[in-house]
Parts: sequence; C-alpha cells; structure tokens
Amino acid sequence: MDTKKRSDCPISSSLDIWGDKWSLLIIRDLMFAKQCTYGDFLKSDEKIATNILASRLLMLETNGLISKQDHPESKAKVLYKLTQKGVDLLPVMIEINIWADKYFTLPLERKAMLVEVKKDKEAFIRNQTAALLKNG
Amino acid sequence: MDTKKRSDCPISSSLDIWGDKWSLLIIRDLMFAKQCTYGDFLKSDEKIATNILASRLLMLETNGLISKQDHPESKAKVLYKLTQKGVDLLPVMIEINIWADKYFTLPLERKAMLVEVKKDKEAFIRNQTAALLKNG
DNA sequence: CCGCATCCCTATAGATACTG
DNA sequence: CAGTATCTATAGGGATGCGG
Repeated sequence: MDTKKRSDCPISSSLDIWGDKWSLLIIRDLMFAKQCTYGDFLKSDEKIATNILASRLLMLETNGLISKQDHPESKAKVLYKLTQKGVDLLPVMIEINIWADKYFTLPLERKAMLVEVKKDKEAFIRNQTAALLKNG
Repeated sequence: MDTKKRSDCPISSSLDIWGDKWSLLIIRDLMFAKQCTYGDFLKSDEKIATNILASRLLMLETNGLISKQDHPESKAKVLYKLTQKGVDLLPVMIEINIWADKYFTLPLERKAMLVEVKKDKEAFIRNQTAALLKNG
C-alpha cells in the first residue's frame, strides 16, 4: 500500500488515496448499492482480483473513506459502507458521469440517473447523501 | 499504453483513460497554465519521470484530451494544450478540489480559486473554459 | 460458505542514463 | 529540449489455501 504524499497539491493528495484504476469503482459500487460484502465487489463487471480488492479496501478504510460493519444475518459476512468522507465524493462521481455522458455511450440506467441529476443537482446530492448515511 | 475497456460503466471507461496517478496532474497543469511544454510538466512538484510523461501525453493525445502545437518562438519546443474534451474535465477537477478542501490543507492560491468558485460555480467554469479554448 | 492471505507469474510503472 | 532505451521495482491477474 503506497502511502507517500507527492506534493501539497490537493489533486495530487486526492489521487494518492483513490487515484488508481480500482478505488473509484469500489466507491461507485457503494454509492449505488449503499452497502456491499467482499463478494459483492468481486461480482462487479470489471472483475477485480481478490488480492487487489483486499488491498484497496484496506487503503480506503485506512484513509477513512469506508468502514466495516458486522452483517446482521451472518457472522461470516462483513458489510462495507461509505463514511461521510466517502459519500462526499458523490459530486466528483457525478461530474465524471456527466463528462462520460458527453463522450461515451452510457448504459440506460445511468442515463436515467443523469436525468434526475440535471433536474436539480444540489437536491440529488443532498438526497443521495442522506440515503447513503442513514443506518440500516 | 493500456487501451482495453473493462466494462460499459462510464466511471470505468473514464478511469481507463485518465484514471492513474499522473494523467489528472498533467491536465491540472494545463488548466492552470493553459499551455505547457514537455519541460514544464517535468518541473511540476510531483516530479514525474520522463518516460511516464511521454506515455501519458501519448495516451491523452490519442484519446483526444490534449493536442500538440508548434511553439511560436522555437522550432525545438512543442506546446501541449487541452482540447474541448480535456477542458470539459474542469468540473471534475473543481469537485476534487472542493473535496480536498474539506479533508486536506490547501495551498493559499488554491483556496483563493475556491473562493471564486463558490461565488458562482457555473460562471467560473464558463469563463475558464472560454479562456482555455481561446487561441494564442 | 465467506473473507481474506499467499504464491506465482506477467505486465506495467517508474528511475536513471542517454540520444537526435 | 523533447523524447528513447534500459533496467528494476511494483502492480496486477489468477489460482489456491485456510481460518472463522
């Protein structure tokens, strides 16, 4: 786990934490599903390797973007959720979607989300943030 | 230069192009300086290695985020600039700054920029975009 | 089962030296 | 000054092991 800071630039400092090809996908999964088990992440389309997943989860937890909780139904399972710090990346995630909408072909469900966003971006962020931080 | 697409997700597709520890720093430099030479990028605080810089510039150019131009004063120099597609990442860059402002200590000049952003985000983006795309 | 840890091997990142 | 060449370190993929 690389932990050194390259400069005082906020972009650089941010990338030091989640600026790789996988971390934002983990955060994306948590933003859409609210909570995921280790196995849930492995099932995502991009097929992350288990050793990479473990190291990224540790990195994100160490830096306070996600937290672990006991699964209410199974002792063997662990639930990962976003912290406030993680949820606060929602605007970044939305802007990436908007950019991608202009230059790629988006899946329909993602298009639908952007329609909501465009109606009232502030409200969308506020509502989603509340939903993601709510217990249970 | 990795060019394969991992999935149809727009976040994933975006990260496939600029989702590494260096590309967004190159784009950051171009957003602040409007145009840079190869040597300018090398001078940045994060001290990118020249082979990495060359491969990222090629990646960004291949994907239409930046373009090369002849330097008006020197045959030996090359100017890199953002294309419209590159400039369109400005909202993403701004949101990263806002996030980082909440969780890191920002340099003063960057704080000053955020003050401007907070006055009127739409206007800031509009003005900056126009300035970055203007010739000369 | 589930959440990892480990191992092995390949691909990519990165540091440094060098060239047209 | 703008890149290559070369070499080494690390990230990453895939299979598998293993404790709770």
